[in-house]
Amino acid sequence: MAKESADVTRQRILHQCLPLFAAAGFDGVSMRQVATATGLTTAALYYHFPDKEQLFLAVVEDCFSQRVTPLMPGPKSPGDDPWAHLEAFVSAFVSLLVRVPSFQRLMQWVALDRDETRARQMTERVFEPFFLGVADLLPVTLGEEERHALTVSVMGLMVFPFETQVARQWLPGYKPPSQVSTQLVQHILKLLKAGVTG
Amino acid sequence: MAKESADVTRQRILHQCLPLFAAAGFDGVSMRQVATATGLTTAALYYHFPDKEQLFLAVVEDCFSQRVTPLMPGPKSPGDDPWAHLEAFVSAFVSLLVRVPSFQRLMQWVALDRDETRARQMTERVFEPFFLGVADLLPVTLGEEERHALTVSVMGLMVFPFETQVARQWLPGYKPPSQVSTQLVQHILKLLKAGVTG
DNA sequence: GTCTATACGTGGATAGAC
DNA sequence: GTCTATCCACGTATAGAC
Repeated sequence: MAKESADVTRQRILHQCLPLFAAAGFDGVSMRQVATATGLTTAALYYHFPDKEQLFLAVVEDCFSQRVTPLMPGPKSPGDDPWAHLEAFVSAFVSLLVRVPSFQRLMQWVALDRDETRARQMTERVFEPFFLGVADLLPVTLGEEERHALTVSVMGLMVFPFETQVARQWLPGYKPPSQVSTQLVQHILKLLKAGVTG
Repeated sequence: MAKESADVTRQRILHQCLPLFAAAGFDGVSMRQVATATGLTTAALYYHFPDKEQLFLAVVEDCFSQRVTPLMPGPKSPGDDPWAHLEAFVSAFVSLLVRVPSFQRLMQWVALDRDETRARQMTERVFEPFFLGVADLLPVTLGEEERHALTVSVMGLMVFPFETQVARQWLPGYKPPSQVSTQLVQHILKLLKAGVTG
């Protein structure tokens, strides 16, 4: 491996160890595994990142900002169909969860992290803009707490089917979300528009 | 510590290390920590459980079966309000998530486990009866796949607000689920009955 | 049943050569 | 920038006494 610029190597490390952390989480991946996956030694890794935690945070932040930011919809215009923006976003986000399983798994790991500092950092840099973007897609008439609750519900309806794939695979009526993503989007929108009874 | 029967000690271990595994997951807890928490030595732990994995599985299974089984509602009668059973169950389950945070966190950790054997075991012994019980609460007219999708949605609406507590705590409109559990239940039921526009 | 003592691997991290 | 070599703490797990 010829020497390459620090920036390039750093980015390469980030991309190549993403699947590892997505699969096994922070505690489940060793620096030696990361080294093997990137074709470097642990010593070289420590040249690019001060410690394992900073490496992990960099991986998460890189993945989130690259994937989520481009998804956020533009501002609403007054004349628009109030549902059109929401449907477009739900569709795009579900599509992301299907296309990039590592992203979805990483979200799950991050949600379990109870460290105050890391949680705050993650919220500010990636979760907050995402959350507020979704909240903006909802009807303007909602109060603050109602809007918050509904935002959580919309996110849960999109994410939870992916989080529970492994556990559901032997249950009646199961199809992998990747194979029924269109139906999933329609299911969510029907529920939001009119509830169970349609 | 006087000697006690193996059964009693075993049960005590299960209860005392539940909060540890709930907080940090399988990889985040060492046998030495479990030993400290239970007032035993690691050697004594290995007298009661063959290895760490079996200990963890026993903790999960004990917690789930103790908490979830008593929650499952009885069979529906023809004359009942179709929503009453569902509301009672949602209310009881949300109440469980509030009362026993360890249970909720353990669910999250288990959902991330990708080991086929463990996943299959967990599904058969605890998740399947739960899932089918929720599915039974839904309208009889639904097709199999539609029923499955809706079951996932109902579970997601209940669980996701708890899973995302840490990340949401600084966002506008946030109140801890434990302080707004009644509103959460009403929010979920309103959504299921009639969608966003109520 | 529980202890003390310990084997032995693997973890994160660093020093210093090139 | 990347390597080889290494330190040392901590992980799981066991042997054998009581």
